[in-house]
Amino acid sequence: MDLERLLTDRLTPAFTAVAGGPVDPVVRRSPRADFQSDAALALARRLGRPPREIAQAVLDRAVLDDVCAAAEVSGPGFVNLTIDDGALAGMVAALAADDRLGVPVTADPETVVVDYSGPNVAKEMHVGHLRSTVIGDAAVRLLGWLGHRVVRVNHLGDWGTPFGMLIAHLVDLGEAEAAQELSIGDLDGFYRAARSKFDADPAFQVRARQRVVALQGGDPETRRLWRLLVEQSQRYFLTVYRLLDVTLTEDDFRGESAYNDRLGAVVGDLDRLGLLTDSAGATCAFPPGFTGRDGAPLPLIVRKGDGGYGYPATDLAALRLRTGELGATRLLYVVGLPQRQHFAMVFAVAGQAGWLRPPARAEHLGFGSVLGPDGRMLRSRAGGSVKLVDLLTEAVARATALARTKNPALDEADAAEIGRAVGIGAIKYADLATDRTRDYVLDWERMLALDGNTAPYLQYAYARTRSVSRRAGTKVGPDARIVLTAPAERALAFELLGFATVVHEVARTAEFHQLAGYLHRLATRFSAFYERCPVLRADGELRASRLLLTDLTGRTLRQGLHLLGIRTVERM
RNA sequence: GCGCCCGUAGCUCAGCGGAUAGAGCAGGGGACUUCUAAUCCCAAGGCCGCAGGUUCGAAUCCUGCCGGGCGCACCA
Repeated sequence: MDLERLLTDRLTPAFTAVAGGPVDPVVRRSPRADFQSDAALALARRLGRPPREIAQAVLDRAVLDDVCAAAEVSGPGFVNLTIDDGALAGMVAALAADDRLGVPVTADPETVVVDYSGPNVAKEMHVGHLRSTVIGDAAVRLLGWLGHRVVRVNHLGDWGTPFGMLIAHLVDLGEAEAAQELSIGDLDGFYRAARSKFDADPAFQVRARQRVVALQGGDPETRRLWRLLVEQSQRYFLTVYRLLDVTLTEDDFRGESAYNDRLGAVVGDLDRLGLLTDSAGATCAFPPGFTGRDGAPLPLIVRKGDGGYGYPATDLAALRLRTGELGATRLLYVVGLPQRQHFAMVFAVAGQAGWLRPPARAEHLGFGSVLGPDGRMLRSRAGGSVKLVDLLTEAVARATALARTKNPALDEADAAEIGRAVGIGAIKYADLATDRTRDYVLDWERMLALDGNTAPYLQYAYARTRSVSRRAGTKVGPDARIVLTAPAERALAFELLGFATVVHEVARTAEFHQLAGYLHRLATRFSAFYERCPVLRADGELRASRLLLTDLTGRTLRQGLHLLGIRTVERM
C-alpha cells in the first residue's frame, strides 16, 4: 500500500544483483514521471560502468510489470517509473478499506517518554510554553497512534529558591485570597507582587529564606502551603491545556520536586563511578568535548557550592528513572534551543554513567522562538511576555468573527465551535508547519488566511469532503471500484498513497512540518480534484469512485490533523 | 574567544547530493445559474549571503569570510 516502499522493494533486489552488494534504490516522486530512482548515477563510479547501462541492467531484472505501465532509463541514468492506472486504483481501493489508512501499528513498540510543556508554578504560561506544548503533544499523538507506549511528562518547575518568596507572600495574603487569585489565572500578578516585596522589604526576605529552609527540611506546614501553590497552578494549567486541545492531564504532572529524594543517589553513584570532581567548591562532572569561554573544560554542576542541587542533578535523576524504572528506550525533550548544550552534557554524563545506553537514546527536540511582526521576540505592549491564554483567546475571537463573516447563515453555537477549532488550529498549525528549529513570526493575517499553508485551508478542504459525502445520501461501500481517468484524480490518488511514508518519516525525525506540508499538498490536490471532477453529478461507477476518493481524502485529512492536535469541523 | 542555529522570489517558508530550485502570500490576468468562490486556473517573479574546494553532478557536503540570533560554572 505504501507505494514508495513497494517500488523500493521491487528495485532493491535488481540493484543488489547488478551492483553485487546491497543498494538503496533511492525512490522518490518525480516531476518527469510518477516516481524515479537515482541510484544508478551514484553506482557508476563504483562499478566503473556508465550509469545508463546500470539503470538498464536494473530494469532488465526488476519485476515491475504488475505495478508499472512504463519503466525507462532517462537522462544521464535516472530510472523513470510510471504507475499503471489499474494498479494505482487497486492500491487506493485497498487503502480505502483500511481503517488505519495504510499505516499499520508498529511491529516493535517501544516505551517513549515525551517531556514537554513544563510551565513554572505560580508563573504565567507564555508563548514560550506554546511551542513545547504543541510540539510535544503532536509527538505524543503520533507515536501513540503508531502503537508505542507513550509516557507524557510535564516537568513542572515546582521547586527551588523562588518558592520561599512565593510561600511567604501566600501567607501574607491569606490562603483563601491567594487561592482565589491563582485560580482565576492571575499568576503573574501573584509572582510579581512576591518579587517586588522580596526586592523591597528586608524583613520579607528573611521570612522567604526561612521558608526555603523549611520547605527543603520538610516542615509539614510549609509543605502544605507549597502544595497549595502547586495545586492551584496545576488547576490553572489544565484550563489552558483544555483550551489548547492538548492531551496533558493531571496525571502527567511530574514536577522537579518528584526527584528530590533521588538526587543524593545520583551524585553518590556518579562519584562512585569516578565521574565527579570538586571545582571551585562545586561538585562537577566534566563530560569530554565541552569547553567554555576560556577554552577550559565545561562543568555540569551536579551539586552547588552551597550543597544544593541544581537542575542538572534533577535532569539526570529524571533520565535515570525514565530509562531505568520506566524502561523507556526513547526520551524526547521538547525544550527550547538555548538549552541545547545543557542537554548534550546531561546526555553525555548519563551515557558515561551507563544510564543511557543503546538501544535507549535521548533526543533534544529544540525549537526556535516566536517572533512578533517586527521580527523580534514576541512581547506584549507593556514589553512583558505575552500570556498564552490571551493569545489563544484572541485567536478564537478572530476566527469566530471570520466564520460569521464568511458564513452568515451559521448560528451562534456553530460559529463558536468553528471559531474555536479554526482559531486554536491556526495557532497550532502555524507552529507545526515550519521547521521546528527556526524562529517563526506570529502573524494573525497569515495564519488565519483561508488559503495558503494554514489550518483554515485544510479544515475547509475537510469540510468540503464532508459536505459532498452528506449530500451523496447513499454511503459508498469500501468495495467500490476506483477508476482514475482525469489527471486530477491520479494526482490525488498518489498523494493519498503517500500518507504512510510521511507518518513513518515524522515518527523518526519529529519534523512535524513534513506532515503539515503533506496535508497541505493533499488538500491542494483535493481542491483541484473538487474543481474539475464533479462527484455528485457523475454517474454510476465514476460517481461511486469519486465519492470514495472524497471520503478517503476526508479521513486522511482528519487523521493527519488529529495527529497534529488540530480539530476538524463538519461544516464551515 | 569558543560552540550551536539561521541567511533561498518583494514577504513567509519548503527543498539539505541528482534532471529546468518549489509552495503560499502580496502584486497582474481569468473562472461563481456552486457538489460551500473560506475555492480554482494562468502568467510574472531567483548571482539559493560571499569566496574557494570535493564530486560525473552542489542551494544541499567541506573550509574560510560577511550578516542575524542564541549559548558558554553554582537561576531553573
